[in-house]
Amino acid sequence: MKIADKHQKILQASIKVFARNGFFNSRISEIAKEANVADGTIYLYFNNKYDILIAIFEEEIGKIIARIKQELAEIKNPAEKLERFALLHLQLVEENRDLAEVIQVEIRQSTKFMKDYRNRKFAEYLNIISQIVRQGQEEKIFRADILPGIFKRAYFGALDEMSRFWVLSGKKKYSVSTAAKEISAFFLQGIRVQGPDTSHSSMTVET
Amino acid sequence: MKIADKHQKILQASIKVFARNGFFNSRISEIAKEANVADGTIYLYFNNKYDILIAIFEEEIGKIIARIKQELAEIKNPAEKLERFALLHLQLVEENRDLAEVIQVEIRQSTKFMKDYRNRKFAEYLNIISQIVRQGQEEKIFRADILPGIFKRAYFGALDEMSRFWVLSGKKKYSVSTAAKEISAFFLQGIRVQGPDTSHSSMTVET
DNA sequence: TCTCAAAATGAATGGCAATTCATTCAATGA
DNA sequence: TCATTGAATGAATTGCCATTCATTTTGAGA
Repeated sequence: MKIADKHQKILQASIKVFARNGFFNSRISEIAKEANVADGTIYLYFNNKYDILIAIFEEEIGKIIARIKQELAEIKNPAEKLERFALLHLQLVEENRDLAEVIQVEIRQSTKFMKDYRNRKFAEYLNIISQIVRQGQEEKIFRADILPGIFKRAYFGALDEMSRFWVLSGKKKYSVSTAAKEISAFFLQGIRVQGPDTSHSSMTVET
Repeated sequence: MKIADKHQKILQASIKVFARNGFFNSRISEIAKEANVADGTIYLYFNNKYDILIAIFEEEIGKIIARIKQELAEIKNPAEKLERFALLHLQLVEENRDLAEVIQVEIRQSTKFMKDYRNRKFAEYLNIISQIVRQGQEEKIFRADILPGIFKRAYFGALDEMSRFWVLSGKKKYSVSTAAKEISAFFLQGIRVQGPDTSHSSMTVET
């Protein structure tokens, strides 16, 4: 087995164990067992327990950002982009439950310790959203008075809370695509009666 | 000093210390010091460290729910209610930074352990939102196809993420009321151009 | 002032688990 | 087959800290 493989094996085992017990309640010995490796071996690949947590974040989030950016590049319309972002975010959570749980719960826990580092990666993720908003504003599709800095957090927060519920409760009342469509619609159209899509309905006389 | 006072004193000290270090990195001895009390005294008022965390949640969230419900009772219009909810939520976070941090980060951390209990209190909080939505739907102010179960999470999530940013970064680029108005507007009106309040604009021919 | 029960104290205990490191294993090539 | 070296092992070490409890302090009533 190559070195990279063992590194990966320990990382995957850690994601599983951290998701199961939480970081502080996880034992190195349990990770070792899960990875079929001796306790000491872990220290050949990572400096300490905390280092594993950082590695999870660093290595896994990078992949996700890359994938989302790539998929969004194929779409032109900003409204569509936002909807697709929601779908991708929720799909990725569903496909990687354990990772999602670690990122949501554990990394958040230690945010204050890894502030600098974490912020950079996380900010990059959030900025995908604000970039879309700005593009929409330039194209006059989104209102000019929207503050992208608030929007990105609100949008991310809405998706994040939805997926947190799934991750923690283990059950989904609504499908991923239903939730994604619904949430993006809240933001795009609002929830008030009568105003769903005026860019088209404005062509219709409603007297 | 009355017994209730000391209980309270220890609780307040714990909120401070947990917010500062995180639950797992907080020492009973540090809480004791912060509360001007001996280590052992804490065990006269709480069964163990974890018990303190639960008490914080139980006792403090109850107050908050009561206060919000009371303030909302004075408002009739559902749209206004939603906006006020956002403002209250963010104000409460601002007024109780340490508590907010503990609830956001630490309690979330241990959600899986206190699932049953926590869910009941937390669900009650979320349901304030879905109740408003249902009221709005009955009054034909909100679209009938909105799913309140998704909306409540999305709305809460948006506010929560905004306040998490404040709590962790320690600085606010936008004022509380700006953020509250902006976020409630996203959900009420959407972000698209032309559709802010079509209940009026639909009377206008825009061809 | 004295008594006594309740409250408070904080040093000592005990258990736990991250990390270390002396030892063993495995693979390579001579 | 043997020697060498890097990888892997897991038992032992070490330090930490929640919790306990024997002792002291406090304060209310007599």
